[in-house]
Amino acid sequence: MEYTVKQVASMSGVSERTLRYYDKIDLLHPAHVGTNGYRYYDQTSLLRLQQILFFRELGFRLNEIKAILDQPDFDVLQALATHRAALQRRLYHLHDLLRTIDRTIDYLQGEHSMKDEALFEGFSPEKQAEYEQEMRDKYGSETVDESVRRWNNYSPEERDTIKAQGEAVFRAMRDAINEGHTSPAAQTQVRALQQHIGHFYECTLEILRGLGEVYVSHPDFVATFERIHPDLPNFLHAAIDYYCDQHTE
Amino acid sequence: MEYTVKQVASMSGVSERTLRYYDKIDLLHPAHVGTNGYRYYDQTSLLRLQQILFFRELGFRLNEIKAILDQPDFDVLQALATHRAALQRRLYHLHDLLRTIDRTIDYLQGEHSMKDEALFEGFSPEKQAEYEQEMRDKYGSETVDESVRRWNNYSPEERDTIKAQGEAVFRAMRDAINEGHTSPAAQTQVRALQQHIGHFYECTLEILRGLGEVYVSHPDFVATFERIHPDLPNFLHAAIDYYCDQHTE
DNA sequence: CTTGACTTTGACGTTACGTCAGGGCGTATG
DNA sequence: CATACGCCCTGACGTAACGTCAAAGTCAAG
Repeated sequence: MEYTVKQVASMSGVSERTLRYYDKIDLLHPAHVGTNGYRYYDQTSLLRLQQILFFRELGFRLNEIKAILDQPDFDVLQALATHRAALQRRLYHLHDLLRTIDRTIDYLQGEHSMKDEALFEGFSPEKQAEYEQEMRDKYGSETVDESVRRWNNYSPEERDTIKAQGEAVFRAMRDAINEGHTSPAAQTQVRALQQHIGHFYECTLEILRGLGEVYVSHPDFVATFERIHPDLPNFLHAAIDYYCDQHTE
Repeated sequence: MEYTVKQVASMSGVSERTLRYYDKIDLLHPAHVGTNGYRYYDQTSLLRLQQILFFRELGFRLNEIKAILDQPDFDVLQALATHRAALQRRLYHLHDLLRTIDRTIDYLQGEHSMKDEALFEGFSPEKQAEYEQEMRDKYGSETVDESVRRWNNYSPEERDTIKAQGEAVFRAMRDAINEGHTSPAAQTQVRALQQHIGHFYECTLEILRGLGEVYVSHPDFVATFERIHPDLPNFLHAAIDYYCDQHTE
């Protein structure tokens, strides 16, 4: 099946001008061009267009997108998985914005005070990373020592039990993933996680929240959890955040 | 408390250049300017900046934002509520994108076929409106006649019962709103809604889905449901969509 | 064979900034 | 007191990703 510019435009939602522009900058060529000069697109070009739109949605520039798509070892399936994770992150990011709205409304109605900085929570992505860095500095190194100390205090049998418990938690988490991060199943597992961590160091809500941040920012954690399930890092982050919110207010 | 450009920039995530630009185009003036020419922002200007960022996030152009914010009867609280609803819509929109990714992955792995058009579900907002229009044309006028005919066939007592049933459904929906649109409570109510509508005309899944679209696009419905709860239109849409997905595959 | 919808290629305009250059302000330090 | 250093200012030009015409060729239907 072949499509003209107009058809592709109406199908994908981009303008005809955009398609011609993408052709000109060598980002997306039609499958072939007729002797009359008309552009004809096939399914392969449509899939490429879909990729372009995903990257664009995620804020990439067109030349970056071109560079990525033109890599000889570019893997569509892997790219889609990455898009999925990124969009998932944006989803939680949207939740932050919604919370910021609610808190601003409450604040304007005089129900509580609010730091000026909190007016912008959920907007900037760079600030996000900054915040995560802070968290790691704050709760990372201090607690590592403590955790090693505690771990060494357990007997080998206890250690096995604890390890099994930890694995059970993350398996249960994975199973709860499509019930939503606010689901009772997920929340129960967050509590279990907090108890589990208690074996290593005192896990306050504040620390727990910090851990949630680390789980999506620290590559090691991300890699580990993604092997269990591609969305697990984001899911854990969201579930923990929600849990902490519930138990704070 | 007063802030300089740099402070506001780091706080809000926008660049210093952007702040100066917003000043120049009269979108956001600092609270006052020192004799040295320095810009100083206070909380009022921060709140205005927050508004600007919300509108910008939603795709408004700066001159449009200026026009809106400069309306003498502009109501911050109402605006925040509107932002909330719009962001909620975007949230469901993101879910569409995630679904499109999953379906594309499955398709590429040869697990099922896929219409070319389905590659782009969730991308364009204009197409969304187009689709909704189509839906209304398709299921709107045809079924209106039918519905009137059926309604007239009921006795006054029956009509009261049916009306009460309808109200009960939407009240229950409102109560289920924070349990998520996939929650059993919400899904039960979608089924109840389908049965309720059955009093007027045969409510197939296809029609039900069409109704879900109408609930967020037709101003009358939106207004009615928003009076019950500001998020109800979007919530209904999402819950119905999810319900139909579950019962289709 | 004409009409009207569709296509093409330029060329210029626009939005929302980024990125310098060139120069003042402010305060901590030698 | 000078000077260094970071922050502030104002132009001015550059850029990305198109939008918006204009002028002209193409194609299917009536």
